[in-house]
Amino acid sequence: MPIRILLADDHQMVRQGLKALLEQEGFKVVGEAADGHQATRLAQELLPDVAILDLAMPLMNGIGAAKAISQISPQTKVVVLTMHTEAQYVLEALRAGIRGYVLKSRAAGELVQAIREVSRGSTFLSSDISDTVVDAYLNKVDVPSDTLSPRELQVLQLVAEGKTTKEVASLLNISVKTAESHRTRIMEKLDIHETASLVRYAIRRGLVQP
Amino acid sequence: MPIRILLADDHQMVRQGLKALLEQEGFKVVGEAADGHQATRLAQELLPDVAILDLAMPLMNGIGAAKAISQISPQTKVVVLTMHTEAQYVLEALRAGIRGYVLKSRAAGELVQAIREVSRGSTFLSSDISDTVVDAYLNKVDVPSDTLSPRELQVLQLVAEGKTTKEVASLLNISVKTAESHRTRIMEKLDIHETASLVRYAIRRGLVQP
DNA sequence: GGAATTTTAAGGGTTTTACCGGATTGACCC
DNA sequence: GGGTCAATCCGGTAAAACCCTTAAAATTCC
Repeated sequence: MPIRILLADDHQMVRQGLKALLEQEGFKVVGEAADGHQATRLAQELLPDVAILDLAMPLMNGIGAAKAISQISPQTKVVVLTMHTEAQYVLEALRAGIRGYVLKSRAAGELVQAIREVSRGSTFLSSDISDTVVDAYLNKVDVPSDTLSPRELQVLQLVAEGKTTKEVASLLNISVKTAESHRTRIMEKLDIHETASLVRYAIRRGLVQP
Repeated sequence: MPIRILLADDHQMVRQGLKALLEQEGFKVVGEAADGHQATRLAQELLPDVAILDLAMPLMNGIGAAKAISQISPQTKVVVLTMHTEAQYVLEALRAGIRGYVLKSRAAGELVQAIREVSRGSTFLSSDISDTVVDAYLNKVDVPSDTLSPRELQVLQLVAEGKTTKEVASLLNISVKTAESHRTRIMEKLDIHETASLVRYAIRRGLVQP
């Protein structure tokens, strides 16, 4: 029985390409998602063996999706697929329970290898990445752990993407006032007082792309 | 004889995926490049029928590469493949002599269609993109990448730093209404409609640090 | 089981943005 | 000397952002 895969990346064309490559290798891509929400929903529905998540996705990023998926489908192993090599991203991803971290700049073979490793219970990190992790561990690089709650991170991402409070509310199925509350608390916690600074913060945290 | 293609994208994995898709369609990918320089060199050497260029590449971006390739291999038709829908990218690309503009967020079929169109001398733009172009043409918004005036750049920077319009006005010794006018004009030129996107743009342009 | 935190929600207020107009001045170009 | 454009200024309106306070569920934590 082939390994069943959920593929999430916000660019359909990239997804199609990866799908073609993975199916050549005998994997079965059972679902595709363009954002973190969709990925989470599909993971719940399909219970795939492996979920491949891009980090930079709209609505909910890969980290958020990884956390959600680990909750609702614990048997699904998550592999992050990204362009980012920075320690901050890697460590955050590891804390979110991912089992593999693969760079888009590498050959597709690395992704294939990662899928095989994680689906038999092991882990896989692109080589530069393992260095980063060891380094961070040795130097006890304490990643600025976000005092922001998951929900707050979610709201922050949407705000930084340029969504209005009203849009945030409807995307998260909460009232406008609640969305406002989150926004207010975020600003309070971060001691930030304008959208612009909020956006820059979100970019530094890797929640959105510049 | 199959259409000969040069494929440039800084992520090897994405290239491999696209290559697989294109070869399924009967195209021949004769070369791959990870940056604009390499793409230019390979275009000179291989004289491909079509060059597919990502916009965001290190060393030399897609626009630079498109210009260079048009010079050294005029018979090569250039197709830009990117995630950016903003008017300024599109118009800059068109001025650089590209024949196709395809969004990564679309189905691979659009790329295939684009390749077919440009290689028989026509052009291809993803549908949203054609709207942008028509719009720009109708409004004579002749927007080169940096058509922001010095003053506008100044205002943009301050806004991206988190200054309110009132603060911008007092810092520049102009009236609030004037500062507002500048802001409005900037958004118009860039086809941007929220502060958040403005901030991200300013960061991409290097006007402010994240 | 109780405390703490998170998430949800609301009322009522001020300030700022976004978008719609229009108008004047000066510089530069052909 | 007329055209174009940058920079300045102004008025109005509707929407959104921002600020403060309060508070009930739901959670997670100890």
